[in-house]
Amino acid sequence: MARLKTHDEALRLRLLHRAAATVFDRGTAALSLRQLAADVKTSTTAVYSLFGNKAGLLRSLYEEAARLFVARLAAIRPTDDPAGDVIRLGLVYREYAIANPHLYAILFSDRSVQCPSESESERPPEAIETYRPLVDAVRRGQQAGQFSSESDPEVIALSVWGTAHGLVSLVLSGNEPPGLAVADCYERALGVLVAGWRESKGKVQGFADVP
Amino acid sequence: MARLKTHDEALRLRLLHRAAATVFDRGTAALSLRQLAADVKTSTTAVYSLFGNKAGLLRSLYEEAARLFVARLAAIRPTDDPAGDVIRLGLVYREYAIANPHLYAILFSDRSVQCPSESESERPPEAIETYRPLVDAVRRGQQAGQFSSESDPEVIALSVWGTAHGLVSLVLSGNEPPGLAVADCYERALGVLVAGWRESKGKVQGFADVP
DNA sequence: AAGCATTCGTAACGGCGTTGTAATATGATG
DNA sequence: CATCATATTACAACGCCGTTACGAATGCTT
Repeated sequence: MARLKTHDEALRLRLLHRAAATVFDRGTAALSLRQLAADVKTSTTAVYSLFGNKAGLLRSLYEEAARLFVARLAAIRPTDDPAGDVIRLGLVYREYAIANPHLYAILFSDRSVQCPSESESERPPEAIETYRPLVDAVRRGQQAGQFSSESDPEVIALSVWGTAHGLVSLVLSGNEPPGLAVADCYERALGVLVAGWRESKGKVQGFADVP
Repeated sequence: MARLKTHDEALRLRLLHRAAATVFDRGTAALSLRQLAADVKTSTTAVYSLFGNKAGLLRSLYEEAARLFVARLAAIRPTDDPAGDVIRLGLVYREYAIANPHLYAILFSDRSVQCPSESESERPPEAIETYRPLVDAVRRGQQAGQFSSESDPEVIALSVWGTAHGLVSLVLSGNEPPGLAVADCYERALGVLVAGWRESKGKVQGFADVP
């Protein structure tokens, strides 16, 4: 009927692998479809038949990055000390992000910045999966009496995720205060949060009147 | 000596104002030097004689964004309740960031992503100034006995900054967990942190053996 | 008035993502 | 086996982009 396909799954994987190598190593700005096609010794058409466009390729890279990150966190097996698990998850979270800054960037940078054409009605973000293990640990911690059971476990986990993501992002964006041991601060901040969520914490009162 | 200059300070301000309008409104990806020059009815040469290149223009926009953000935080006058000041700073921080997402993005997104040519040996980041008021409030809080004096005030402030920046960034990047009141979580996380730093918090022990 | 140093606008360069199109390679058909 | 039909690919062109080379415009000096 027609010529045999060379734009097949194998080529898709080769393109994806090569693109991941450059993006995870040098960032999305260093990725060019023409260069990528040349590297894999095919034409730019391949990218369009296999990924739609550059946004589609980046979306696949995003999914790959999410897979890797989630897998790394899933390697932290739950223990009988859930509060400790939360801290350990945070430390590994930071360690992996710092070790793979561009992988972390494609997961958490504003995607409208990376690729303006990408609409907001895209498939839901998978980076949020990196926060599921935290929720599980907090939930187990509540059952073990290590966290207040009056607070939504997702709220507790989100506060930890926010702190982790924030301190990691500040370092990665070059905004860490000079002369400060951010790693220590990171661990202590997590410790304060985990300890603070032991007792029930209602909504803080008296700060409604913001000037 | 030569023809009179039209690439003067006035034109510089007009370019800067116009560029700020588009970038703060639609992001750096929406900024084109050619379009910008056309809008201000000059040539692209003007940008190069006044800002060097696009990175220089973005650098000036960065400084402008930092100025605006710092000014907004400086409007929070210290009270005799420094711990409350910390919370208030955090709330205004979030409010302003959410209201001006692209302004916040140019301040805190990885600048090597925004403009690859920009070397890392550029002028030091000014976004860190947004964290100075926090340090001051914490320092006053320590003198008032609201925070442990055994911890570096910069460490306490950084933990708060990290939490604020992290939760704000998660929302701006579209990674907020669905069905969760992130604003409440934000306020409660800050409350837990501020309360947690009351007592001296040493380095958390026993988590060194990360699997 | 002529010369000249300086400044600016235009056009060109290389590269990008994307798309239209023509060549190609195959299975089906006679 | 030769031809056709068609799915599939490679290539070139389009319209952008940031950047730069260069000639034109300008006003002071002689």
